[in-house]
Amino acid sequence: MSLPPPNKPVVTRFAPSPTGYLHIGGGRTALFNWLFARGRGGTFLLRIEDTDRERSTPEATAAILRGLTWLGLDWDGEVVSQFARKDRHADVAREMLARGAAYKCFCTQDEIEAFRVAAEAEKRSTLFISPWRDAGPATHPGAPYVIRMKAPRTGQTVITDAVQGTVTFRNDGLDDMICLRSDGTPTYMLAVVVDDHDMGVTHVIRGDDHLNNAARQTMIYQAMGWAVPVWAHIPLIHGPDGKKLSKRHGALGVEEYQALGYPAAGMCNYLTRLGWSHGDDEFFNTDQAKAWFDLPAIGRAPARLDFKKLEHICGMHIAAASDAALLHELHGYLAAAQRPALTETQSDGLLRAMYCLKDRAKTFPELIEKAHFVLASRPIQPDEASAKMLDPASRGILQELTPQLQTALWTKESLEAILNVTAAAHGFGFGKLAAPLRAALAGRTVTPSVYDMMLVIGQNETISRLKDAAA
RNA sequence: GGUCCGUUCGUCUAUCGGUUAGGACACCAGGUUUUCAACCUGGGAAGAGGGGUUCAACUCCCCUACGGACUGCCA
Repeated sequence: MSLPPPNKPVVTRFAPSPTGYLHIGGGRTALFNWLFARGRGGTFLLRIEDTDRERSTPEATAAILRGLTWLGLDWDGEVVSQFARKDRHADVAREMLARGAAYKCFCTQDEIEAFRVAAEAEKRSTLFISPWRDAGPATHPGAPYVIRMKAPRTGQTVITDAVQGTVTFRNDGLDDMICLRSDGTPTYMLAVVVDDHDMGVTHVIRGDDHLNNAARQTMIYQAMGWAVPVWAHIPLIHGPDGKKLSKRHGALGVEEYQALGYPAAGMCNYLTRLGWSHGDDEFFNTDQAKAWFDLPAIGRAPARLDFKKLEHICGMHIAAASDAALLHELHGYLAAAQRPALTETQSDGLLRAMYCLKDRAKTFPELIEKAHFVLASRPIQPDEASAKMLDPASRGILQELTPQLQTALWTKESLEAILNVTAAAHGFGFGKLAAPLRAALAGRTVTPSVYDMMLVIGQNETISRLKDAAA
């Protein structure tokens, strides 16, 4: 059922409303749509649902685009503005009127509200049935009206969902939804259907908060004689406590995750695997995800965000990425986190050190912390913990080491030999020697191995730093 | 209230009637070690509850409990 008809290419879309940042759940929805389309040589479209003029802002649209771009989700063609298509929506509403599939309702919002309050007080169904449903045109007053769908009152509407299976709704539980507001603008319910149809969308993959809407939207498709797309309602993401994701859970916007220093590939991997599975595969790249992704393998229960696992996956992606790609993404992270940009010298150093940095960091802040030895310049300012390693005795040893290093062959083997001999000469293990060395070289206690640091910064710089620390 | 959806280790999940219910993250213990990370070995840890159907149920059906969504001239 998730398979499109033969010869019909897949068309998916992501249709956020521009009222804020790109929510992490929205990012995942976009990712699923993108994966499904891209994995099948299909088309992935982007539509901004900006019909709510009060809440829609261009800033929000820009933020959504940035979030998608960061995740690497590229869309085909121009971004569609739903608002710009309002005339088309109104045309369809009138077409429904002409077909007898809709009717004009002259009830005011106050009247409807009064009905609802009364119904609730009497514990009756709050389902509003307009008295204008079967009224003839002759009785119509010259007053503002909305156009309501004339939904079937009997029988049932069945939707076939690629994730949820077959879901049946009794028609008498569905009201006559408003399609066109009294000001002539379309409601969401009408606009999505018209746009999805006009854009040729074959698969609607969206949050399962829309599952109920699918039934009513199906009615519009049927009223217009249009082919109903394949539905795929995916469960929403929850916070670690199982509750709906909200501010108190921390980062909500996709861009916040970038600012936190998670690599995009790791983010995509984690988000894809959250609520979807392909056997025991946990770690995969985008190409694999595109090849493997399919609708039936999406879980039906909401999944909780697990930052520990996100970090683990991200660590593996950092380790697997190329040095150049990592440096490039690091620049993006620094900008997103509003941290100072790297100088050219720092970038060069980082690139040379990347080999010993990338397999020991799970996030970019962590990587930068460990890269301090190559980012900082002399004199190295030791932090509190590493300053403790530079007691007088240790400084003496560093001093004694300097002449040996001056004549040393600058390879790991040779350095290893020198340091081991020195440590042994003082009657202690290499670890005892590494601590002050690390402090002198990096001014930090968390760094790559001392050999890697010496190799990366070179002989002259190493000796200078040791002298600085010994002084 | 009504309609609809969901429920396997702490978490993400595998299983699609027959398995000692598997993997990953996390956790615990041990090992390795030059800090952090990584790595190696081992360990504890699950089918919400109750009824059916069946030779056999985590898997199919029903009920209950719990969680969630929707119930706007928001999207």
